[in-house]
Amino acid sequence: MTTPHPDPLTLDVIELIGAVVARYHEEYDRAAADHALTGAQARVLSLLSVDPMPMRKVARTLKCEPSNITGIVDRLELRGLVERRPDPADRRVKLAAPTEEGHRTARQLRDALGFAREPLAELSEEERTVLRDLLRRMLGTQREA
Amino acid sequence: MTTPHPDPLTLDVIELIGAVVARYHEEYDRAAADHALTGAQARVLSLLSVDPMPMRKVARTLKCEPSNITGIVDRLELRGLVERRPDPADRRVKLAAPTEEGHRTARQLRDALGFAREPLAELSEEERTVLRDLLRRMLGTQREA
DNA sequence: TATTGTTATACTCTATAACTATA
DNA sequence: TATAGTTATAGAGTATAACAATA
Repeated sequence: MTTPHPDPLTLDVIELIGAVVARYHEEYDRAAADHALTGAQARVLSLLSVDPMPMRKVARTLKCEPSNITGIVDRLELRGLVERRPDPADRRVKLAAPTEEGHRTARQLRDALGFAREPLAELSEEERTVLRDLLRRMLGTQREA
Repeated sequence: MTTPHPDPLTLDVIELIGAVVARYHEEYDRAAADHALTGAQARVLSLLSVDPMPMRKVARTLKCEPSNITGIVDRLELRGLVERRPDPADRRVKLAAPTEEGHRTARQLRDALGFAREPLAELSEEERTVLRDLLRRMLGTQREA
């Protein structure tokens, strides 16, 4: 099912990816905390700032149970960062969308996410292109469509 | 403090890194769940399987409060995967170390972590070397020593 | 009947503060 | 007095199951 014994080079890369994941989270949580948001709240807000969507779809996108989203959006709504709008096409649906302040916060969050920006500044344009293409091919594996 | 307007190429890479982080977590949590462990429990167990250490050091390494580690190790100990040993040199210290079964579980966890192994199989050895070096340079930024 | 969002429940993770036993 | 680990507490995230409104 899986390759049982990766070579040392692959193990190195796996370890480096683990380090990237750890760094990414540190930076993301710090940026969220600067706005008194939890990581989960920041993730939902950022998602909605790209594209408002029904609660159900938020859960699907974040791969968690719909009941969780209720609470997270509750807290964002209490902070005035998100609002629930009716869906004219289906009265069961509630569309979660950032308020104007929510959009501002999401933008600041994105700008504050220094990760991969400062480190990437170390790389030349050509190197960043190579990195982009390698990551794309890695992620392209096991993808549908 | 930070570069305000990354170029499109950099934005692409940042987005890809976000996708890598998401995929990494999916796989990690799934592998942990297969052993009825939470992500946090699996992380602590994996850390200890590399190197048993005082509770305090676990917290420092995972960048969380020491009081959290008490509960996580409690649950791992209840499952028979980890044990607390006295430190002969300092009677305040408790060394957390995997049991034999804990080591087995940690090994299975590592083997089950398909991420970056299957995707990396798509890349040639030369490409993996390039990827490793680029990631190293990215992470090398902002590192002490 | 099926689906959307919610509520209720239980467990885990998390930080903070206070405690204990050592040093 | 300082440090290691723990406890107590409160808030947040998570999954499960049951529910009301709507389709």
